[in-house]
Amino acid sequence: MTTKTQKAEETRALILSTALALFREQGFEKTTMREIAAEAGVALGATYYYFASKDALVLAFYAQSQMELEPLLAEVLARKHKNLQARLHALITTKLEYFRPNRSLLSALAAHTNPGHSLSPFSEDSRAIRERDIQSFQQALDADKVKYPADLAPHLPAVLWIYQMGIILYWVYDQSPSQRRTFKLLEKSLPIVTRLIQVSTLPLMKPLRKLTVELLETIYGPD
Amino acid sequence: MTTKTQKAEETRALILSTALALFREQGFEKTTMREIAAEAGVALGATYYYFASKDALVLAFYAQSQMELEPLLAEVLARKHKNLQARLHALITTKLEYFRPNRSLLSALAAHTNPGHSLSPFSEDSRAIRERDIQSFQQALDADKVKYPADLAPHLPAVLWIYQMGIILYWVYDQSPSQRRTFKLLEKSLPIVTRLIQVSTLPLMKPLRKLTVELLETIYGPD
DNA sequence: CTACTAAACTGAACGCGTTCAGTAAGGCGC
DNA sequence: GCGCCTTACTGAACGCGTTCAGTTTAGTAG
Repeated sequence: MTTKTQKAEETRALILSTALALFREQGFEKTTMREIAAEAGVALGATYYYFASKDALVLAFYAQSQMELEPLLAEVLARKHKNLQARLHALITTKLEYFRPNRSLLSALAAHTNPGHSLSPFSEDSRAIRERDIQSFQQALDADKVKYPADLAPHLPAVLWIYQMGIILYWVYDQSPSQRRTFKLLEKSLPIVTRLIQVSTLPLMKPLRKLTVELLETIYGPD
Repeated sequence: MTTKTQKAEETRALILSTALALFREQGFEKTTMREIAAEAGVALGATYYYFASKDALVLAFYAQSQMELEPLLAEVLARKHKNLQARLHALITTKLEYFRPNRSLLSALAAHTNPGHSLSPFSEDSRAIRERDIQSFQQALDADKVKYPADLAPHLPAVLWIYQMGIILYWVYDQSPSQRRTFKLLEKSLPIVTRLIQVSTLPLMKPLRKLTVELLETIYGPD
């Protein structure tokens, strides 16, 4: 039993790593399922025995990445950064650094907006991964002494996650050398984002904050 | 010559309208090129003689829509709205109203973020249409007596266009009855957007505005 | 009317993701 | 040893978007 499932696990891992290597070398779309099977030394059907679809291979990569990233992100957050901005910067650059060798693969993940498409970052299939990812922003916020406004606080992790997705989306399609524009974008936008969050705590800002919270609840809330 | 090209034009129009009807009835993905050809009474190859791909059919629809929409939008803008917010509201609701029968088709257009994909709203293929669309926001802004800050003003049409795309994206996947959530979202977000634009003219806001303009120039500008 | 040309088509074939009826192979009770 | 079930795998076949070497057809020059 154990040997049997162990061999199966090896085959699964072999197919996945072969697929990821090919995706990395020649891109997601250029790589065919037949090629993956041939390179892994199995029949075409075997890939479908372990992975429901070509997309599922990418999703498996995404899940694996998220698992590998979590200790890295925890370590980064454990460092004593001076404020939220520094923590967010560390979080996002760590992620970009981690994904750099697989940037083209990530583009397969970021390519779809349709929440019905399994590869969409908003899909049901990627829900578990997304929620864990949002958690890391929760932690980045929690590390602060300051209390965020009670009405806004529950939404902040999701808002920051969306911000991060925007950065990653830009990065994935950034043609400038070493994706330099993305980093410029990050340097310019992060201060604005954190400043806005700070400012939102001022009593003066209550009316605008209330509008914003209503907006967020329309987006994420029930009908 | 004229009769010949005229017949060709008729065939082209027949294929396009057949395709759009089928897309509307059963969705973009469910509809096959063979079905379109059969329904239009031509061979499969004929569809590819007139349209480079299945996507190109959607792009043709998009181009046609933009042409039909322009006089409608001009008429809407000609009405005496009391402010920018009212004009934007009229602009966006007119567009949603126009696209309502083809909402599922529009989802094919909004589904891709990849600027390399022809159906992406950011693609080279849809550039001409996008630029005309952005123009309508230019006009909505120009109708105002007030002068917008010189540094920000050139970016405002593109910013409003992105805002509109966000609304449309939400609308396309909005499952609530009659897409009521989208309209709620519009009611909640439009005041914030226009308020922010108003506030940006205050001298007090110069530093934040400068940051924002730099951000926009990083996004849209050259390397 | 005829020969020629370019535009307007045709449909078989290709490559792809995916499916599925079938086959091998290991463990288990007897 | 032998039957039997479950897991692991096979590869032919399907449906799809797309391509392209051909064929028809409409107009044109002689």
